[in-house]
Amino acid sequence: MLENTPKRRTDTRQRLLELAEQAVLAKGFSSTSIDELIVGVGITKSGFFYHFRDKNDLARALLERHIERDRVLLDDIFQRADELNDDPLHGFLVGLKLFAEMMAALPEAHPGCLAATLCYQDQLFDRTVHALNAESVLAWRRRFRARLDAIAERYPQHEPVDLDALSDMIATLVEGGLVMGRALKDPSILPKQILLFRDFLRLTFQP
Amino acid sequence: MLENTPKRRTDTRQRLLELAEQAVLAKGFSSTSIDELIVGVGITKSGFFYHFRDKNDLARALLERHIERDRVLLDDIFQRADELNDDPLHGFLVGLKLFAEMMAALPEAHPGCLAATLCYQDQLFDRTVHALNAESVLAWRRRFRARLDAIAERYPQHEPVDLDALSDMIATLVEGGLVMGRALKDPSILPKQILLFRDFLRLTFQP
DNA sequence: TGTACATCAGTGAACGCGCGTTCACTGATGTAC
DNA sequence: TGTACATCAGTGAACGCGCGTTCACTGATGTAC
Repeated sequence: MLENTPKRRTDTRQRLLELAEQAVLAKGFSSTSIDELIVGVGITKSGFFYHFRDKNDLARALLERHIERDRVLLDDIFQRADELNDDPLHGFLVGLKLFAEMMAALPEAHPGCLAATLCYQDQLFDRTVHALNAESVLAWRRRFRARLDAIAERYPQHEPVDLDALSDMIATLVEGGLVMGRALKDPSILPKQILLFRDFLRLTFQP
Repeated sequence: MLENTPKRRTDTRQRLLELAEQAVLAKGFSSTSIDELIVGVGITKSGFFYHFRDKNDLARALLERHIERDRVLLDDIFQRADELNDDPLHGFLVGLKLFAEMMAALPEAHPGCLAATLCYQDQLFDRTVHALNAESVLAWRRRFRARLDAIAERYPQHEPVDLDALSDMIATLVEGGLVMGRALKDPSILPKQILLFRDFLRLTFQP
């Protein structure tokens, strides 16, 4: 039995967050009203303010949840890839393949990146939200940079590459790919871009 | 003297669009109020509705202007690059370099892509806006695809590449790069990604 | 050149609805003794 | 086991402001004859 778990928890807060995420991805944060959320989960407006101090607090909670999910998901994928492979380059290539497959398998489930939406409405939020957003991008950079360092050690590249920029390319393609996929209503764009990045990596590090 | 130019045009409409674009990029469309726009240009609310039928009409006009500007800008850059070079690959590489330099030179002027913002609030707009958005992405794809075809004809690649996906990679990196640049408040990310794409292109087509 | 009319680029007042937020209160569940 | 109190997860009513939109009207400029 777990300790320090508060009692009498309902799942209302989680349902609010779930509904809010869908709405924010579809319409943006400011056109997502508290009213529609409470109707969706079946509580009153004051009930919402029991769970969140104000609307900015909802944004922060949404972003925290989003970041944590992303982290768990990426950890899982690349750890699985590592178990299949000893070599850092081959492990990363396998991981990217798994990543692309997962993106392709989620037809509607991952229609956008919450960080990007909030990013494009950043004047609405306070410092803590901006800081969270920046930190999450840096976490992606560190994650992939560590792998690229290990690869570069074993496979000296002929032409020197900016490894930070190369790390950022993954997040960049994901964010951009989601935008493109939305604009064209074609979810296959993002996985294709990931696989192109994979090709790029192979060309860069393999002789 | 031009014919068919309507008389007595003021620049009020243009100033509304300019102000609206800045506001939309900072806060999103729905938190950009008509009030703040009319205060900014110094007219009354009814004056706004003389220029635009409703708020959706403003979105459409914003997007049309944005797309046209992008088109002119890209035409200009890649035509200049072509004049300097006969070979399609070298011409494209030069164009990408110019493109990256231009992105780096605009420190604050190009803080985001309007298409991406609207994309992330798409439930607010009607069909015509969605169609415009999709068409603009396809225009980018066609533009670069034509160049890649010319390159592929002269430089047969060892491994076959999906040329549509490769064309889309530019728009993807631009959209993603703008998101990343915003999140980290670092405008150098986008030009670096463009230059990485340039390296990728060289590796792909040069033996 | 003068006059009648049309169009342009707005004004001013009013509309009703929805929004985020506050505040005093409540019934059910958990905890200490 | 019973009782007193605390906390949890909300309710219900009210608030005031800002929002997009409509409608009748207007003065300045352009055009036809």
